[in-house]
Amino acid sequence: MTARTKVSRRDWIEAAYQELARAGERGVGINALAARLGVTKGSFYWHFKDRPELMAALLDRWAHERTDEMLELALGSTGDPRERLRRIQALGRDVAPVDRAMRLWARHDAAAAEAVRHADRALLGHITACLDGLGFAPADARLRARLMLRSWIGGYLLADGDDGDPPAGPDADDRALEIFLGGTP
Amino acid sequence: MTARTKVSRRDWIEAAYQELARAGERGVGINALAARLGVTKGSFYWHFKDRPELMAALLDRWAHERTDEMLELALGSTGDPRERLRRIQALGRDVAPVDRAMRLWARHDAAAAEAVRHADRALLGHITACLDGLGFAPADARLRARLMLRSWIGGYLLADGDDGDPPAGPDADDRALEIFLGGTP
DNA sequence: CATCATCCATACTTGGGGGTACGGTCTCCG
DNA sequence: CGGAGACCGTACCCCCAAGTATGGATGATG
Repeated sequence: MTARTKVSRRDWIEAAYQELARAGERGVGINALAARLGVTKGSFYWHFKDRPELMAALLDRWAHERTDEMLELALGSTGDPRERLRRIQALGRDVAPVDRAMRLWARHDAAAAEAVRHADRALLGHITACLDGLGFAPADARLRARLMLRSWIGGYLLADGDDGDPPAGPDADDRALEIFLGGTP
Repeated sequence: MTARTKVSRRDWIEAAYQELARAGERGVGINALAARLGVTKGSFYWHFKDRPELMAALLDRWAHERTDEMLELALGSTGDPRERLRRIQALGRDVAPVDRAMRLWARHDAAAAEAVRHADRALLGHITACLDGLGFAPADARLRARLMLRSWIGGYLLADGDDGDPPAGPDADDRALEIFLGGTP
């Protein structure tokens, strides 16, 4: 199924990255990854000094992915703030698993915390810029941006499937966005 | 300092509860708790069959505490929806550590997940009722309530101390509440 | 006083995951 | 053909936390 030749360092990082997104930081185990890759620990300790080196590589990989996504956001074809916000929401849905894992990891790891802080600053900057473009006062825009991000992150820890209404609306995000923009859809 | 006589089952639960709030579910260790209580594991395995029994007791303790808080909210002296929402916010700040630990725990434990679901249903009901009282349409009230709760939970995983503005406002919660209520403070 | 139940200390075993030592097998290149 | 280095399997050690076995200390009770 996978590479027939050899297991590269990049393969290890990729597999670990998927496990990080699936089961969190503590879910990244050498033995488990080795079994998943069809090798043993001997392979791991050839490519890496120890587990911390792997985790550091995961941090790098995540930071780069985030940077790319940020650039994609910044260079987005549209200039309409509302549409940009919608794209940020959509992007957030895709990266939810890794993002959640990173934030949980950041709660007991200084390096991860710094990486998340850095990424959040950039993301908050993007959102705030969109709100500025929609005419909100700077302070108000910052607060609203923060609320939007928090609401989005809160979805990670809130079981979403047990309100009262069965539909739950596929366009609930759009309605939520309008609420944050001051409207009453 | 504490009880000089003997360490009761309730003492174990209380100490474990504090550790749960401080370091999460995996932070609840028998040895650590024993040292903290000034005894050894022999005491633990006298009061409890095994660790899962302790964790189940913690679930019960949390559920009861939540129920009490809910009742206090329901029987609150004021009938003003805005004030009630403010009290929910304030209460949330106090229980943040345990709440966060419970939600993280619920991500890999069915029983904890069920307990959190149950509590969230009740809390969402309270918030929705307040919004109903403020004149929001039922569907809108539910969505706003959910957004408020998510935003509140999101604070658990968002490092809050690195925006651009130094003040960060002590009354940021009030301003946030007004935003969720459709105003533009 | 003798006895029984309560409560806990001591010492042990067990399982899992990180880490290490070393030997083996490829492939490439001279 | 024959090393040399890349890559990995095997077996092992270490540490930690859960769990167990058993005996000692204490207090109430007849």
